[in-house]
This record gives sequence, structure tokens and C-alpha cells, in this order.
Amino acid sequence: MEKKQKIKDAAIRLMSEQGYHKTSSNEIAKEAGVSIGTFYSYFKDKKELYKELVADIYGVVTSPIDLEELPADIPVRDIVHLYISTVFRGHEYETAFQREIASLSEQSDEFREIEMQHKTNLTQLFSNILGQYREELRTEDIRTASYLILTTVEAVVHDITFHKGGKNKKAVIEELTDMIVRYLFRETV
Amino acid sequence: MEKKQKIKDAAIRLMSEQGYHKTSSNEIAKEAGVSIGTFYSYFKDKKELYKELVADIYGVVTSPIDLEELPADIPVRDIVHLYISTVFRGHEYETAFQREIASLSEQSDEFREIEMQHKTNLTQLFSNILGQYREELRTEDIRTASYLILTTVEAVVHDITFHKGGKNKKAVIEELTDMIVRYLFRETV
Amino acid sequence: MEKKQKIKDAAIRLMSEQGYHKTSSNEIAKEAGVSIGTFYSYFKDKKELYKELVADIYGVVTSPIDLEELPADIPVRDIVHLYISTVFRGHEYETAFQREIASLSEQSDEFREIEMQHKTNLTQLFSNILGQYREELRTEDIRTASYLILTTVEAVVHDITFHKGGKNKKAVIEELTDMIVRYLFRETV
Amino acid sequence: MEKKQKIKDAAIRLMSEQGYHKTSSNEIAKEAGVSIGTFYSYFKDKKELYKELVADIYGVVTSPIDLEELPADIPVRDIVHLYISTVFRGHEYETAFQREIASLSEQSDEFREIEMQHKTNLTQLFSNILGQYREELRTEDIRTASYLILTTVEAVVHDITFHKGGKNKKAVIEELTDMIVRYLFRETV
DNA sequence: AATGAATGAGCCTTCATTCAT
DNA sequence: TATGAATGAAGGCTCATTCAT
Repeated sequence: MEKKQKIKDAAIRLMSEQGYHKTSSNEIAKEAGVSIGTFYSYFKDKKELYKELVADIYGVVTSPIDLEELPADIPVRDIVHLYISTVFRGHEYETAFQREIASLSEQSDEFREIEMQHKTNLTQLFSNILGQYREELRTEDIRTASYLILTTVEAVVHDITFHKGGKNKKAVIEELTDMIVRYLFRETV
Repeated sequence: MEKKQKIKDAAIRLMSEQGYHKTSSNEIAKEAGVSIGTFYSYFKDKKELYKELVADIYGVVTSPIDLEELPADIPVRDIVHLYISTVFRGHEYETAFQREIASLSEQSDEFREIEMQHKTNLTQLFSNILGQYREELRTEDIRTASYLILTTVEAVVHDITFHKGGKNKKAVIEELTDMIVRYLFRETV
Repeated sequence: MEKKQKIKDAAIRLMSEQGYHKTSSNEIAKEAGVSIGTFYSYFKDKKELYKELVADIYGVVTSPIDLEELPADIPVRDIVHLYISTVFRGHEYETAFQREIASLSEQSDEFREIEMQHKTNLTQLFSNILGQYREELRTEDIRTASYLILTTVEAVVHDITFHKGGKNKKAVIEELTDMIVRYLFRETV
Repeated sequence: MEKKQKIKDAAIRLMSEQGYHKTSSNEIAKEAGVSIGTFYSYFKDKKELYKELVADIYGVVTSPIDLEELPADIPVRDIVHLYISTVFRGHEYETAFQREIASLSEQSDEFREIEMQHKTNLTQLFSNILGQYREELRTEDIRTASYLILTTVEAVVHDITFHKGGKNKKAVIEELTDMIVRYLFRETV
């Protein structure tokens, strides 16, 4: 249904600008050029619409690295670098809306759920990548390491993307890469 | 004025439980045992009250480490460990309300401001600490390193505190300490 | 058209459960397995459907006693008893829906009309029965007597059927029969 | 609070005319010359308002006969007559609204409750009256007799008051009195 | 004859805020 | 200073009804 998509588009637009709480169902419907009745025929309520939106975003943003496509002999530092860049790219899609997601997920477990699932998926994915380098890793607890790096990268990228406070983005990425590589591997260049 | 404090207490209590948006001014006044008129004589509006609340919290939570009180020959790993613990302790104070802060600060720059200032302060503070160890540091960009570590620690502590998802808290802290120490210093014990 | 009947059946089912006001046209159509468009092609609106439903019910429920079939020498008390039982039986058909009718007929004269007609018919019928016993009756105003008895029996049966409040049904029927018989006839057995 | 009373008055006026379902909270507030906010500060919702209205009405209408005030040697027929007249008078107060009560009480047990209580009270009251004449009564089951008469009188009065269908009110009352007196007492004049 | 997506008036309710006392 | 009754804009949501297909 294209109407449904129109509603979703309008919702992302408005919520990105004003936030979830300040965007009313009626406003979304109007922005979408659709009646409020139509709105409620496609979505049980505003919450449900929001959840779909989040799920959609994560559908697009997930799987930061496709392992299969990596050259076999790629240096580890490049992988880490690549990973960070991918997270950055993910944050560039619907930036403002993703910021709203971050905010709301803090506010109710109901909203949190989808994000949690997403993060679990990503942790798993990254664990797999690290598993490839098991020999060279300093730590044996790959899951914890994955979680740590994921949280770290997400936080830094999030902060730089949303709260840009005069930091040198390039410099931060380099340092972040250093930190992760040194943490993970014995011999660092 | 003690009435003002009563209102603040009530607000923290209610917002911690229900969140900012679901807590109404009238409810706060009632919980505080004060008339709604009194509420508005002390605070321009709900937003203003909230801002004061946040400022109060950060007043209490700031200054994670008092450098002066550290023994001169303390190992670097212990300092990092200490720092992380302090951040944890900070999160234990009005936990639920701080979570609300984290959420709202994402939502409007107006709310964000106070937090930004707070973070800048902390970065400065941590830079000073690192300055003491300049010789032994791998990086020369102390400000970026400070920022990086700050962001990382905050994020991990926040996530563990609020989104406990079956992670091993102890293990995470150890790994986190490792990561930071290895990142900062050449020869690690 | 069988579709029309399906709609009627669904309507009775739903209105019996939820009442007229809480049952929406869309819901009826869905329950009937028919589109809302079809619904409106058979019935001008919900009201019209309801009226047909009531008319149907009264068509089934009317004519409590078929005079022709009574034995000539049946005792009057038996006739009264028979009448009461018949009214009871009438109430057992689509019980919940009839309760709804009783309720709605109170609410608008438009709804009331059909029921009024029904009652007039019944009064006439009962007058005829009483006419057979004119000699033995205490009253000469047969119409008023008929109306009185009809109203009384309906009310008692209705109350017992719908508002059962710990009353002894059997006892009430016996007393009711007594009351009517004594009222009507001089010498009672 | 006079505002509360204004709201109640407006509600009775409007619900009498249009019925409960077709009368909206906003309309009541407007009719009462009061803001919708005020409406909701006095009543949790429309239902609650309605319940208060019913309770008020029954408060006024209850206790059809004050036993104490009857002359000791009053003939039984006069008592019955008096009772019927009192019920009539009760029905004359807020007639249309009482009709609405009758309708709604049929529709949900929640609404029914208050009316049930009312009826139980009345039955008890009438039992007491009958108890005074125990010697002369034909029946020993005074409660059932009370219930029967109450239901009968209510139904007839209700029907005559609300559904006046060209009946001779005076004649009906006389016949009704006859019926009850003959039912209750052995020797009737 | 049948469909069902679409409509939008209108209902119920909340809550930040004011102001006369 | 303090009170709290009063306000009314605004939001979420339902449902009878229409109409293009």
C-alpha cells in the first residue's frame, strides 16, 4: 500500500524534526495527505507506527560488514577501521530519527526491545568476525570483547554524529581504531 | 525555601518512576503537598524545573576523582580502575532519573546543554590527570584520548547499569580497564 | 438473499453480547463474512437493520396462545397458567437480544413503534380469550383488564428472566396466577 | 459546589431529551456554562456523572409511603390506592430521565446495580406494610407478594407514564387496585 | 451485486497554565 | 506567599458512511 508508506515517510520526517512526543497522529496524517481514519486503519496507534519505523531502519542499517566479501589477507587494523566506518555510515541514514530512537528506547522497555534485539544481532555478527582471528587475540572472552567494542564504537559514533562539539572527527576515529586494535591484538604496528 | 525543595524531591521521585512526559505539573504539586499555584511561583514551567533538577544532579555527580588525594606511586591500571568505579558510583545516585536525563538530552538541544557542559568539564578534568603521565603515554593528543575514554566509559557504564542484558559486569569492567590501559600506555603489567 | 440473512444473524449475535451501541456496522459485516459495502446495500443504516431484527423476533414470538386448540372445558386457572408459560417461552427465544429490545425501545419512539404494535396485537388477542368467559368475569371492561394482565405478566416474566435476583421462580408464577385468576373470576377453585 | 450542580442539571436536561448515548460530555459542559476541564474535575467520566444522577433521583423518589403517618384504621383498599398514587407521583419527577434510567439499567449490569438496590429497598418497605395486615392476608409468603405487587405497579405506572397509548388512566388505576386488593385479602368489598 | 479503502466529524480525556481570592 | 478552581487547546481514537472499482 503506498498510503502506508506515505504515512511512514511523513512520520519519519516529523518525528525527526520534532520528536515522537511532539508529533501527533493527526499531524502525521495531514502531512501524509491522508485522513486520520486511514492512519488508524494501517496502524493500531502511534506506538505501533513508531515500532515499524524502527524495525525498518534497523533492517536497512544492520549487518555493518559482509564477511564474505572481505579479502582473505586484509590487515586487522583495516577491518576495525572498516567496521567503524560502516557504523558511521549507518548513522548517516535518517540521522535525526535514529537520535529519536536512542532517546525513546531509554524511556520505555517496550521501545527498547527492538533495539536490544538489534544490538544482540550485531554482537553476534561481530563475534563471528573476531572468531576468525582467534589465534591472534589477547582475550579469550570473545563475546565480552565484542560487546565492549560494539558499545564503544556505537557511543563514539553516536556522540560525534549527534553532539558534535568541535571535535576532530578524523582524529577521533584514528584514536578509536588504535584503542580497539591494541586491545584486541598482541603485536600492533 | 523548603517548599521548593519539596517540589524538586517530588519531581525526581515521579519522573524517575514515570518519566518526564508522563509526569504532570499538577501531579508533582500534589505529591509535594503543595498547591499548583505554588509550583508555578517557584518554576516558570515544567521544563525549568527539570533543568534545575539536572543541574543539581550534575553538581553532586561531577568530579569523579580528586587528584590531590591519590598516592603518588599508584599504578596506572589502578587509576583507570578507580575512574571507572567512580563513574559507576555516579550512576548509582538517582539512577532512574539519570536515565531520564540521558533520554531527554537526546530530544532537545535545550535539555542537552547542561549535559554538554558537564561533559566538557569532565574531559578537562581527565585531561589533567592524563597530563601527569605524559611521558608514558603512547598518544600525544591528550584531549582526544580523554574524550574517547570518557565517552567509552560512560557508555559502557550506562549500558550495564540501565540495560543489563545478562552481561557479566565484573568481566566487562576488567576488559574495559584492559582496553584503556593498553591504549594509553606502552608497557602494561 | 442469504447474505442478508447472514448479516442479520451476525447482528443478533453481536448485539446480544455487546448491545446495540457497542456493535459497529463494520464489525457486523466482518462477523457476517461480508463487506461493509454489502451491508449498506441491504440496509440503509444500522437503525434499519435493527428494526428488521425486532420485527423478525416479534413475528416469531407473537400469538402466545392458539385459542382454537384449547379443550372446551379447560379450567380458567389453567388458561392463565398456560398464558404465563407461553410468555415465558417467548422470552427464551433470543433472550439477550430481547433484553436489548426492551432497553432500546425505551430510548426512542422510533424503536418503540414496532413493540407498541406488537403489544396492541397481544392485547386484542387476549381480549378475545377473555371474551369467551364474559359471564364469569368480575369486570366488564375487558380491554382494560387485558391490558393490565398483559403488562403485569410481561413485567414479571421479564424481570425474572433478566434480573434474576434470588427469587423463587415457581413461587412467583403461582402467586401471579393466583392474582390474575382472583382478579378475573368471582369464585376461584 | 454550585458548578457541580449546574453540570448535573444540564446533564439531566440533555439526557432526558436525547438520551445518555447521544449526550456528550462536551455538550453537557457547554450547556452547564462550564469548561470541559471543570466537568472532568468533578466527575471521573460520563458514567460516573450518570450514576450520581441516578442515585440522586432515587434519593428523592424512594420511600413511597411513610407508614408512621397513616391513620390506624385506614381501609386496605385505600392503602393500596395510596401506594399506587405514590408510585405515580415518583414517576412524575424527572419523568424523561427516569425513562432513560430504565433503559440503561437494561443495558449494563454496572448501571443496573443502583436500580436493583433501590428495588430491594422498596420491596422491604412494602413487606413491612403488608406485615401489619398479616392476619387478613391470603398468602403467607409476604416477600413474594411484595415483589409481585411492586413489579406489577411499577410496570403499569411506567407503561402509562411513558407509553401512553390512549388508555384510560383512571380506569387502569381502579382495576389495578382491584386486582391487588383481591389478591391480597380474603374479603373484598 | 459486491468490495473495502478511505473519510472526517466528533467523542472522550488530559494537562499546562492562569488568576481571583 | 499560597491556594486551587477553572480553563480550553489539543491529542488519541472510533465508526457510520461513501464511492471508485
